Amino acid sequence: MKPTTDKADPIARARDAFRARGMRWTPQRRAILEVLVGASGHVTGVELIERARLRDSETTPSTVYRTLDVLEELGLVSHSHGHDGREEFHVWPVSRHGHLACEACRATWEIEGDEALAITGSLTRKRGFVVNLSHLTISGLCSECNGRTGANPGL
Amino acid sequence: MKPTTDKADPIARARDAFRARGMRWTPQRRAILEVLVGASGHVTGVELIERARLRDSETTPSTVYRTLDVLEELGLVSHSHGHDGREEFHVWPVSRHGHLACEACRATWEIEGDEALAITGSLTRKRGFVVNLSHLTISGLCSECNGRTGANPGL
DNA sequence: ATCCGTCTTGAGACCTGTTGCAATAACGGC
DNA sequence: GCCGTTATTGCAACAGGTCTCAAGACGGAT
Ligand SMILES: [Mn+2]
Ligand SMILES: [Mn+2]
Ligand SMILES: [Zn+2]
Ligand SMILES: [Zn+2]
Repeated sequence: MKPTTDKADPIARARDAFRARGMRWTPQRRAILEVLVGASGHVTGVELIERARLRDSETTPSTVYRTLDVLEELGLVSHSHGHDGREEFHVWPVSRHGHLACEACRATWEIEGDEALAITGSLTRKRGFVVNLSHLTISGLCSECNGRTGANPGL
Repeated sequence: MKPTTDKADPIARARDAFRARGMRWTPQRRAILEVLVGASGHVTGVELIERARLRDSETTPSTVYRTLDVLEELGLVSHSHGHDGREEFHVWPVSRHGHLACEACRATWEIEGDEALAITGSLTRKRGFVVNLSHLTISGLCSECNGRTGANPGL
């Protein structure tokens, strides 16, 4: 029994992924990984910085954003953009979905399964374009807000 | 003959649209409108600021961005987001399309007509959600880059 | 245990917008 | 033409992120 090299430990697996690429395992990266393992749903960069500082009070923004970039390249997290353009992060591979966001009431929904396929499928078939579903945010007006707003010529 | 109230003049029509809403017609807004009338394709906010300053050297960023917001509400312009998240503006109603952007080679394509319908249609039918096509940017890998990259587990 | 090359960090400048607020100026009414 | 109301502007601070670069520290080799 070797608890410290437990293959199921996502932190240990991340550490190995870093090292296998010639990258280094630092306290800052460990803190961010710990935060991500304990996170769920959509989390903004600022929130991740705050939480990381609870583990390592020295953590700075540029380090967090850089680490998130690397983790995205490693396939461990993904990000999309909220209404104001702010980045929202997800931990892999919990859920792979797109986002639907109403510009009026600000409600959001997730796009998964068949619905996602309906959107990505035609692009893949006709253009060979592989959509990055996790990054996708489709904005517009939800059914409720659409009836409510007076004939919007745009959209 | 009244050239100054020519109904086909887009600047005059914009002025009337402002006034009809109780908004004011200012030199700054006029400068930005003139820039937009002379623009085509995708233009970033910074580019619009520079061009507006050629007409009215006093124009400041906040005024330009605020005017663009208003013009978007009036349905005269729309914006989407490039790779870095920067805003890119379009003049209405020249073209109403979505955007397809390859994350690897940075090439972009426009999504129009049937292709756009294939994407927006299912959301409208199943959810009553009206997609803001102009704001939509779908990212991923184009057919060329997809074959080239080594088995990316993400996306 | 120490060395060293190279990766990573932290600090601060920078970039694109956004926002609060006091000063300014459209514009409808007189 | 003046006035007063109120929309708009300009400024400066702010916010989320990115970038540069010198200083620091991983970690493989000895
Ligand atoms: Mn993004
Ligand atoms: Mn936007
Ligand atoms: Zn809504
Ligand atoms: Zn490409």
